[in-house]
Amino acid sequence: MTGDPILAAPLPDLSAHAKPGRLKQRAEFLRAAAKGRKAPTHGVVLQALPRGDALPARLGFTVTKKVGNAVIRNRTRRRLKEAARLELAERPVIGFDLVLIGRDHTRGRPFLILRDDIRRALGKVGAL
RNA sequence: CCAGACGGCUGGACGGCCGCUGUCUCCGUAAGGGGGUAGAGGAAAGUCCGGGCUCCACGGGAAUACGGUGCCGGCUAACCGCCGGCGGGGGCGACCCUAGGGACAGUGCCACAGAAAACAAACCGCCCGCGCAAGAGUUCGACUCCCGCGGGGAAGGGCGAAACGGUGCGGUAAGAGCGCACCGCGCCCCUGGCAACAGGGGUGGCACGGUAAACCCCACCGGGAGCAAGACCGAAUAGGGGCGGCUGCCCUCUGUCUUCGGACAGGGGGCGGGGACAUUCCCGUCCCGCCGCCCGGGUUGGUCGCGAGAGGCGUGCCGCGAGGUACGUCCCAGAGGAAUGGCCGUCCAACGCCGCAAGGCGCGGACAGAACCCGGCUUACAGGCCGUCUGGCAAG
Repeated sequence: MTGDPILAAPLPDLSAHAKPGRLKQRAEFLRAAAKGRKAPTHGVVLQALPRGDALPARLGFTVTKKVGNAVIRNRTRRRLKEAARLELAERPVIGFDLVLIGRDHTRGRPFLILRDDIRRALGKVGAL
């Protein structure tokens, strides 16, 4: 990751093809947890930090060891990734850092309902 | 067919849609897009051993300390691993278990119980001698019992995880390896075996308790830290400090001297000079006293390390086996808040319920996710399959 995305792409692409980026550094996760808005649902907890720019949202995923062993955490995170990917492809979010936190129920939640959880959480924090 | 022992394999299948990471390729000036291909395990786990690799340390040898290993032989790069034997224990058997060197080098410990726990000793009991007031028996005898004293002895009882060999016969007052036979033990010899050890013979006379996952002794082995190892790039000709050397020409200012031409010292500017903008040349822009050597400090990011290997598969040969070897063939995950997936459908098994059954309904895949790489060990694991062998039952 070289340079700030704000400087790298001065003209924001507002089309629906813009893919969400990823959060990769620990500091970014901590900032979202400390300053972002929180929206818990049954299947997922969302932390959203407005960046104040017009770039596609950046996504991060957190599943703690409390949820289970490595296999269970992997499956939980992958379902969240896929649900968020499909959801944001239909309704792109602009100018937010989003952290999705997996819970015990994430794994057994019916997929369409999990997507609905994410949509409602995005609505709660005003990202839609 | 039933019960069991051992070894090995497997541990969902197929299809559709949408994605992810690596790589190859095509289109495109580029941004980007299309297509192909590969993509978790037997334990990837625990991080318990052994190595490769990397950095650090290091003249050679010996001794000591510390840590590890511990029947014998072999395999291996190596091992606390594996294979084949041996001894001991268990099982009718197939087979299983076993840290299994040394207790005449020394020290320590052996709880409770018990008289006594290691060098001898004696609680009850046994035997002999002497005494015998009282008591009992009496064949009226200091005859016996009881009791007291002295002695013999270690067979019996009792304690214990363990008591100075075991069983039997002889022997004796009672006894004792006191004598004998067998067993056990020690020593010597012979035979077989590379060896651990086994078998046999002789001999000694019971002397040698146990404990070394107690200290210890003996033999052998062992530098330290780890991929967050380590290397490079970049920010960075920036910025801080030290040492040494060089500083040409022109203009100008100040000071001193002056033979009035100027000279010397210090400061400023310009040119020359050096450098950055990928590279060479030209132009342009920008930066800077110059050059060389040296010292100290920090964070984040990127690239490498990073997968052709003690490699997989097949066949032949050698070996009882672990394994070795030759030939052929294949290229087989490389992430980095971390890809290897998400959803749907059909099916095959399990599990639960209903049913005599055929079947129906529900639930829905065991343990578990690579992080530098190998060889092991240990632990977890629904179920399924294959092979060899043992003991029964039945039939032939």
